[in-house]
Amino acid sequence: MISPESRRIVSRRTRPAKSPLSQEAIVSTALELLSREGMAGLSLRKVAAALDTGPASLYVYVADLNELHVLVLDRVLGEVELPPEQAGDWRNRLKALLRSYFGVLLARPGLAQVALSTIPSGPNMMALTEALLSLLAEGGVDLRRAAWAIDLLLLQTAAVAAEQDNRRSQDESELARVAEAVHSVSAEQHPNIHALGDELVSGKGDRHDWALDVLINGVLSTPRP
Amino acid sequence: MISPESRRIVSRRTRPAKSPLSQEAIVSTALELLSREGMAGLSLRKVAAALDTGPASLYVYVADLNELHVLVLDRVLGEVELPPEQAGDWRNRLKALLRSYFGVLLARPGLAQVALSTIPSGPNMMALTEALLSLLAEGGVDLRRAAWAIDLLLLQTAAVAAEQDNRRSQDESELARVAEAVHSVSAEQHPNIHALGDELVSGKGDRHDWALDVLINGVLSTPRP
DNA sequence: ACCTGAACACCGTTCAAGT
DNA sequence: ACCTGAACACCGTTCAAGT
Repeated sequence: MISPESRRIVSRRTRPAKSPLSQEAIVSTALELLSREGMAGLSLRKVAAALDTGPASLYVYVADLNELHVLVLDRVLGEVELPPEQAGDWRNRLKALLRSYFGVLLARPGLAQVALSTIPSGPNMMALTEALLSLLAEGGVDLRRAAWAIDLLLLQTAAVAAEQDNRRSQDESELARVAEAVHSVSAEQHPNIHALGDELVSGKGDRHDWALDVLINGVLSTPRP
Repeated sequence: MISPESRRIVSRRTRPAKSPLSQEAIVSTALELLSREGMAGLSLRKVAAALDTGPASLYVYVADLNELHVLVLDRVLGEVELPPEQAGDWRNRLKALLRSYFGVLLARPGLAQVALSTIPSGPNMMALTEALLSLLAEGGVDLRRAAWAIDLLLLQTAAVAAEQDNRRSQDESELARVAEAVHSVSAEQHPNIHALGDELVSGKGDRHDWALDVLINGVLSTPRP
């Protein structure tokens, strides 16, 4: 009988560079590809190729592409920084937490889209959820309202991240098309759009902070029906 | 020289069922496929097949898949109902307008995702934008703040629609996985999640109205920095 | 100018066959 | 139990050749 140790040594000698397949290795490789190539790199075939195997081999560890998305997302959510209690009042800590979530989603191209199209349930998402709930509770929001509020806050943050990521990856001609459409409306047809002009298309970068204040103020002043 | 009329008659006789290719015909066909098959039906190859031609033929009228998305989205936005002035105060009309937008996005599976990943600039989007701006102006929101607010309102509405569409198209096992994750946390680890339980995963359907009030209240009480 | 067939470079997923 | 090659049923896009 061959012990596990000797088996490992033999396999190391014959194929020194190839680590054994595992869900963890698959997720790590997928994350590397996502960081380098964006959403386009996050394919089962590319992950398999990077691990020097065929795509069929991955199905032992991962049910389908959607499960890979869920796993990659939760892995990355481990990078979200939960603010310490000394970091200010609950509102500032809440905003810091959501800004960290925002930054993590924007750090990899395409990740925000993944966050919008999957329903994560991993341990890191649970930790983030719990932290948000307890910050809102500290702010005097009752728990049932907080449950609805964190959905709103997480969804809005992911959506803004996805929008900015789109803008980043789209060529300039797309943005020029929008700007042209806005400028070509007449004052009679659409007076408000005409009056705003560039204000409607430019400077989308620094609105997230304002958006967070809008949401927090709104949550504080709007009880559940 | 052959007049357009005689040319049309000849072409009718030889190929009675096949309408001539045009951007309009392509968008209509794409919309039919989207309604029937969802996002999976919205492919250039399927549109071409439905029009009885090869995929290469479409590139005369449409630059790429993204442009088709933009065109389909703006076509559908024509169905959004702009509320008449008699329909109540500005707040109720604003909510009615966004609910109409919400309903249009949800009427076709996958359309909300399209709305989140494209930057529309067609005439129907302009009309919707103008209507939102003028309703907010009526509510006393200054125009510069309104410009930021409508981004927030449109993005949130599309994101909630996309989330509900996801939920609808995903199999129940996905939702069961989330519910299981929530129920399996201990009271010591995550007391707030534990206390909420099902409240966190169920009844996501009727929150959009509350979300709209949160956003409107937030916008009213949060000036631009 | 418009249309087409064929090709290129990809996808996710399944399945029978191997170890 | 795990891995694999090969196949199936798709994609978007390009290009040379036709009309």
